[in-house]
Amino acid sequence: MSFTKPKLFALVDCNNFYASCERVFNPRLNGKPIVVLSNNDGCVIARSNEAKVLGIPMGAPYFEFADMMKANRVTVFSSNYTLYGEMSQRVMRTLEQFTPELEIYSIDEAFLNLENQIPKLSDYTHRIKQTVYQWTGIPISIGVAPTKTLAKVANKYAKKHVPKEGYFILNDPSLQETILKNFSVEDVWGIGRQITALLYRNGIRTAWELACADDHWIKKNLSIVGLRTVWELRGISCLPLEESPPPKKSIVRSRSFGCEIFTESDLAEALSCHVASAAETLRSQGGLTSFIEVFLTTSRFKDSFYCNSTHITLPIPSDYTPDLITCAKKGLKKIYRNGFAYKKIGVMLSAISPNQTVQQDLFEKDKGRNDKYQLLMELMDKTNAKYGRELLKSAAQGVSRSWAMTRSLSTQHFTTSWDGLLKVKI
DNA sequence: TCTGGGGTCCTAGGACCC
DNA sequence: TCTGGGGTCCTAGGACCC
Repeated sequence: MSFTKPKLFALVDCNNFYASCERVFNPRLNGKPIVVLSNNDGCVIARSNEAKVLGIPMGAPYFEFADMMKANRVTVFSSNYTLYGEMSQRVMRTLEQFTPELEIYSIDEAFLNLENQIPKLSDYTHRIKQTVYQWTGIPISIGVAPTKTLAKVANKYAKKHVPKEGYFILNDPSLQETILKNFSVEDVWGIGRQITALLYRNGIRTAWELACADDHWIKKNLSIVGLRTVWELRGISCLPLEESPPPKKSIVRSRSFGCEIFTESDLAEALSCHVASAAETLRSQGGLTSFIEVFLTTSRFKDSFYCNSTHITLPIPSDYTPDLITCAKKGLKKIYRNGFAYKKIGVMLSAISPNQTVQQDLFEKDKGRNDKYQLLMELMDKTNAKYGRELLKSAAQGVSRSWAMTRSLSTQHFTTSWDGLLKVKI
């Protein structure tokens, strides 16, 4: 066993991220209740604090709460992921000014290594928060602790109990005990609904009781993952900072349709768009896929429910969109049944290998084929990156978009489109 | 009428091999 | 009457995260 410097992580979390993004470009909404909806304006996926106070739950179906929101003058937005993605990059770039040792954990969260900042820790943390707000307009909360799991606890504590400061440092063992004794076990990172129920049945209700649980019992019932959580609660770091994200092992694209879809040709168009998008991600990480899964489903909330999936194994791994589309459409043909009102289709690319190690096809007649196709994909990706998504695309992706999702309440692309630029009257 | 999307990791159990 | 056992690989499914 080696003795190393004590670790120290900060978890930076953007407050009500999507709602905050909308506010940056519409400051009149500060202090007012706002919500952001999922694709197709289905569910509530972000709420400002004022909307939370009104009792609008996370994941609430919009149609159930629409009247209530109207009565309470809640401003409602369709999701605008282009905007949120770009705002996220601004926040992350700001954080990188403080330390390059940073793990982007999700669109609105990052872990920072603060090992070298132990003197004047609270000044430093405060400065991070101030700078991010000043440079991006996004309010954040910061939790600091010797493990990632405790940093998550500290972050939640900051949001709930010291929102004005917006940060909390949980570095002292006796303070950790006090906080964990008052921290519900279901709020611990990695403890979901099922495990909470199991823990409750066994008399474990607080994070402190979980931290004190027997290792063998935890390992047996919660697997090695649960054991890591327990150790992390005790202050022993088991989850390292992952600065460069490992390449994805699977890439999924799926969307609910804006309306019900009946024909195979409409489904094929939507599927082709998903394949093209997934293939673009695949190429961006230098990967090739050899396993394509296609799945489709009707609405779970209706009678005559039908869902099915199938997969195709490619003899030679590929990242070439037209080939992948052809395969996926073959899959669709296998699972399509006439007479259903389809609500969603999706594709998953997996068995991903790096493109340097590609197995050549011994019997391929046109040896230059790969080079030509690679060049074509490069050109397409670069053009689309520069001039907008799907400027260049396969004919299979179609132009009707009868299946496209509805986003009736979306804001403009303030940060990524000239047409979206705010106009200021002086 | 209207109910999100994209990931990871782990385990159990079956198939197969020697 | 007595009919092995350990290892590996794969997959499906379940749990979690945001």
